Amino acid sequence: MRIGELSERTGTPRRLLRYYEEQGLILPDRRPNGYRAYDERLVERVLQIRDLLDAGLPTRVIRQILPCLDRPRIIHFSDATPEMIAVLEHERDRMTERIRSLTRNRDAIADYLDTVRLTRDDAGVSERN
DNA sequence: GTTCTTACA
DNA sequence: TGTAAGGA
Repeated sequence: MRIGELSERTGTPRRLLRYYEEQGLILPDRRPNGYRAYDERLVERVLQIRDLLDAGLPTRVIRQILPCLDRPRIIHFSDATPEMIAVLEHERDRMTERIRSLTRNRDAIADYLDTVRLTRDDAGVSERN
């Protein structure tokens, strides 16, 4: 598929897809006319890249660990250096902390919403905002 | 009409 | 990151 379709299917701006390529995160084929040709499987890969970026990982780290996250799982022994292990452990811990933080805030918001609803119902207010 | 590269605000 | 220029 061309960049437009991948963009729609992943909700990613074309600009960003080209940027990911520039950062070595994905490498599409080229058609005779110069257009990028994306493999079907890149849809999932792009979504995964976005999730990793959203989790706070810099592109240089993603480029490093992406091969390790392929499915089916292929163990790249050459990548399992002490440094790589350290990077992954660090990122894992950061994600765990992020989850804790998100959970706290989600619960706080949920509680607030519940309180607002109850208070409004008790008062008999039924305005729609 | 879609995509490409380069470049600037 | 968004957007524009100038081509293919």
